[in-house]
Amino acid sequence: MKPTGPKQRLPDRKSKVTVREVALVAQVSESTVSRIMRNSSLVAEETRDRVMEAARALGYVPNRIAGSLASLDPFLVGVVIPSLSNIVFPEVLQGIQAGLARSDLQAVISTTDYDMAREEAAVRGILAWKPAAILLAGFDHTVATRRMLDQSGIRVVEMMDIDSSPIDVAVGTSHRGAGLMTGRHLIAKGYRRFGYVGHDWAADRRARLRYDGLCAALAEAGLSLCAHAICEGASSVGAGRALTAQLRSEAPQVEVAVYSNDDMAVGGVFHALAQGLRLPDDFAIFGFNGLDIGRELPQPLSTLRTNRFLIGQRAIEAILDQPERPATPAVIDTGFEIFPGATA
Amino acid sequence: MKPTGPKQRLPDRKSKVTVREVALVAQVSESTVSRIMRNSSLVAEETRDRVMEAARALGYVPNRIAGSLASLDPFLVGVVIPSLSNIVFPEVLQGIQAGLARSDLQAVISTTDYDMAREEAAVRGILAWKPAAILLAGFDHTVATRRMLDQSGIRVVEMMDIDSSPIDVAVGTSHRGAGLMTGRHLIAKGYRRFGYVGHDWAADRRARLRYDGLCAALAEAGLSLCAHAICEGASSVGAGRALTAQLRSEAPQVEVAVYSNDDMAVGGVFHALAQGLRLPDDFAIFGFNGLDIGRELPQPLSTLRTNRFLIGQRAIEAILDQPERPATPAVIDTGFEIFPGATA
DNA sequence: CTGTTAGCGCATTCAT
DNA sequence: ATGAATGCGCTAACAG
Repeated sequence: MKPTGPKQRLPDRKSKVTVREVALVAQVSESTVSRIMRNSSLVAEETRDRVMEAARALGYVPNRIAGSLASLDPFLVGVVIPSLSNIVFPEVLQGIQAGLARSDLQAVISTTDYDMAREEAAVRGILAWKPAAILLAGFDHTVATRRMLDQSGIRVVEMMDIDSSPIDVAVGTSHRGAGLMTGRHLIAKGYRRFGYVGHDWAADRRARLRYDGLCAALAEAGLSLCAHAICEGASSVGAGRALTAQLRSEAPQVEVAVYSNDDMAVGGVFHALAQGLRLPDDFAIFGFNGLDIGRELPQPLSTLRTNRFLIGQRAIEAILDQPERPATPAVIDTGFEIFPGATA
Repeated sequence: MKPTGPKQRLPDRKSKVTVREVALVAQVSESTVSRIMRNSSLVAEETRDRVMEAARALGYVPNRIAGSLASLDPFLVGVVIPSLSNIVFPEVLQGIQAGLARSDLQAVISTTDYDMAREEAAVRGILAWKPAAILLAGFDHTVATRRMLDQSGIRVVEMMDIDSSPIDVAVGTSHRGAGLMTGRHLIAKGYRRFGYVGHDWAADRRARLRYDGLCAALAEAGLSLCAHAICEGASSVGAGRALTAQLRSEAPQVEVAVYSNDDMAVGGVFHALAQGLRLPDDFAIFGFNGLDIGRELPQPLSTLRTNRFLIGQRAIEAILDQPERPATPAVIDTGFEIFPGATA
């Protein structure tokens, strides 16, 4: 096969139809076609019909790459997130999609696996498409990343938490505040002997912030954590279950365990169910995030709810409302709330 | 503010630095800069250093939009999926990201909310970026979508199931086969009185395929379903829990319920736990998908595992291995396997 | 190994 | 209301 003669330029990948072809068929100039395709300015009803007809007949699809080059209008927004396995990020993406629905921007998505070097590569790659904006998770970036972002002049949204000062705008909730609130809430409920079940802080700085907030709340009351169970890897139901078993055996006096998130906490509930523990009397469990699954447990999980969808949506709204980067950084707090549940 | 004189063209959004500036500083021609930025062909070590230095100093970021226009090389692959709330789609995306890691293509993602009209709009929008390929979920498309896809000449991957004939290539598993296997497995285990707990078929055609397969397996054994509990909306743990309660009260004789997926089945397990039912003796539960959560339940969920990550990864591999659309459609089966678990 | 010449497909002045 | 020119930033022949 491959019978193409030696002189052939392109393997005629597909007989491309451009404004040119449409213009020829419709007997108008290219600019007229361009105007019509973009419904800009005034065009005679009649010629419009003629052009649209020709376009349809030829199966014309405007080449937005060329369009974008010519007009210098961006058409992408870059989204760089650590992973897709943690359900919260797909939820943020949903909010982003929702926010984008009214614009004609498209989201390009890259994942980093919590690796700042990969984040840097992703950002570099995305900046080359001259996006309207770039959305990242958190504040931990390499200096090179930060410099690129800064110099690009485009809008930069750092999502999820608002516990550091943003490059441009941060959208999320205070994770330290969430930890603090969790601690105060549980203390108010009468708990005194606290345990902590968590996952890798190196990768998940926000979990660390919540932990710090929790400790601060305990300190306010003259208390401190009396046991920790922490694993190396990412959070998961399985890890939460195993660590709960470990915590229970190492520190049976613990009344309530605060978990790094709902995944871990659901694991704790499963352990309790399997052991026949009565929640919250024998052992109490408090999570973080307010995942759907927690609400459907035989006993709804006590947790602190955040709104990830809203984070994505607000992030997009922020950049749509104000396409130029403002002089001073801003913070958009999407809040959180205690969900009492029945496990603590 | 806004002191810009009336004659100023662009609000100097950012003093753009192009190949031109780099070339001037490095004392070479633009093409040399271009070659170096793309590490194409041979360049003298010395000039390369000079150019790289200039590029770095100026903070040059190649404009790939222009690059793509000039070279006619695509830089995007479009991904159109129904939603991000069903965990299986983020998993597919993970596979896509993994597959894409070695190429320099970027994924643009659109969601349709299971609406074929929105799918059509998404496809139209994405085709305008001249992507290398477009990845969709399933085979249900409007005729217009199908026509655009066809005419585009680019590679089209229909993901998730392989129960219909693809436009170009399908990657996934046979959902009818999965249903059939589920039925045979349970019959072999001795179950005779089957119930079905499911969600909206209008939106989820694959759930319907599994149902059909299940019915076929029952028919082989001279059996048929003796009860259904089906809800209107999307699948969820909550719906599964509620429908299980309904099924149990309406048809207490049912020995085993087959669920439309693991979300629903986990809801069933939660109902059973809350009611103190012994699984599988009092009531047996069988899911679909093999989600992580099912494995961590006090008793691991009996289910049928598919590999969503693999679907995304194979989809990308397929289009990377063979960038031109082949003459005849192909099917890539990613398979499935029974996970016995302890609930059926 | 490097510079020159032409576009890629479209949007945008500026005329008319 | 429409057409003719010019260029977005870069890559791709083709020389040399």
